[in-house]
Amino acid sequence: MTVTVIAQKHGNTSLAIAESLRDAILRGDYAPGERIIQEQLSAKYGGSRIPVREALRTLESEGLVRLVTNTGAWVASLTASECSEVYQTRERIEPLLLRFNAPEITNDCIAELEDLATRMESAESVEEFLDLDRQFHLAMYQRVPTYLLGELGTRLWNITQPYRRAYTLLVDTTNLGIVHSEHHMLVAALRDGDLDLAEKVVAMHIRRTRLHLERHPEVFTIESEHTK
Amino acid sequence: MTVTVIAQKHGNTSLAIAESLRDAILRGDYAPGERIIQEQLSAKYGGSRIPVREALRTLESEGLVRLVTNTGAWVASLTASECSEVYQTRERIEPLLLRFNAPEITNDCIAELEDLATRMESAESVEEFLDLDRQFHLAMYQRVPTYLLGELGTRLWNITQPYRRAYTLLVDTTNLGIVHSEHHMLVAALRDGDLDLAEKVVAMHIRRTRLHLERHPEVFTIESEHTK
DNA sequence: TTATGATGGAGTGTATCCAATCGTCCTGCA
DNA sequence: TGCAGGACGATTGGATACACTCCATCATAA
Repeated sequence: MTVTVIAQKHGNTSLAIAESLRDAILRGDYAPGERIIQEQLSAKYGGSRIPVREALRTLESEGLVRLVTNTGAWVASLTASECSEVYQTRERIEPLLLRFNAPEITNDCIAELEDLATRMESAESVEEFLDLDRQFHLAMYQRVPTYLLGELGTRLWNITQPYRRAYTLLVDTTNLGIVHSEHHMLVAALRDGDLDLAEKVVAMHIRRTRLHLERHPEVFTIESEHTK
Repeated sequence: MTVTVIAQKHGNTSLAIAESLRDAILRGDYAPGERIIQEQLSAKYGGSRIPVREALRTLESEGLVRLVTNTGAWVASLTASECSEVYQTRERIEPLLLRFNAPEITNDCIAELEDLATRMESAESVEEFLDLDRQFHLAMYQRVPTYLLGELGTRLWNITQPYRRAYTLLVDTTNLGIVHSEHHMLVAALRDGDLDLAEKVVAMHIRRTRLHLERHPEVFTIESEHTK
């Protein structure tokens, strides 16, 4: 294992570890249900276990890690119904988030969204597709700094990332016709300045994805064997 | 200061501290913007700073505490517009939470809600009113264990607690006529099994409260002088 | 007076060490 | 063979000690 010294200044270590570990989980370096051992992480980052423990607390309350007292930490995993709940929550939250950001979604931004939607259509790998999809969302939702709504949207998005990946692998990136249509519909609604329609398209997009996921329970069996 | 030893078993300290501190903040023992000093807490609970720090991390991601690296921790405080954002989020979340819980809102539960709504009308102090109001919400929203929706609802509720208190003090508990009507309307909708209506009443209730709060910016000046 | 820089203390961040806990594995017994 | 109980090891939880950062204060000079 390579040692990746992360802390530059006194006082940033737990933050840096949290960020790095979050990225690793989102990248899929850790499978849902996989055990996390504090000492391994502290060795990896060249520090002590203290900042690791704080980072784990942070990620726990983001829903990416599950902590059990005196026992250990695991990468969070969702059942099908838990995932459905997260999607239903997103269905209510993201339209509002879009509404907050709407005033700052300029023509430049809309052009960028259009570009991303188009590039997604010709994505050559699942990872590329997922990356563009994430960029598309961020480009819409991070225009305006919010107190908690933006972060909440990101958290909900992150929690479901492994299953989004599994689902995309399942259906193949070239077979996402409706998804691409929805993206373009959304861009069109924004261009028309029809915010009500844009909200509805977002909700519809999330809702349809949820219903698809619910028809593929096999996506939720990707857990590691150490789930406990 | 009285020392309150909290930890019974090895491994529960940070959890217990988080709970105790959360309650204290919600009770109003700490004002928004008030500085929290790790050493004082660890002395109060008779432990070291380590579990205190983990508790603070937990409360930070619940939005009750703000941490600044190398500098310190403060009880979170909201501006008027941040509070408005939280209420707008609640307006979208709570109807969904109600929908999840609806199947378990039995006749017994409805009777309890009715009772709480009635007792609220004759509450003799702000604290009694706030307590009954909280019970009313919990009785509706904690019928069914959810993965994150219930906790999310509680978090949003908690974040706005100091301002709910300030507002209630402002208008006087006997002058909350519309609030009481809304509570009874909600109970009636639940009794009729009209879930769509119940959702709308909840949203309306939250929306109206938000608009009222927005007309009373003086509620948001209760911060401590050490806000920084 | 005001801006600038040095200094000290208060308080936070991290490493190290030890204690407590849990799960596993092994043994013994039915 | 199957199960109960105990010992061990791996790992987590917490206390102490020290390093570092920030900020308020004060002195100095323009």
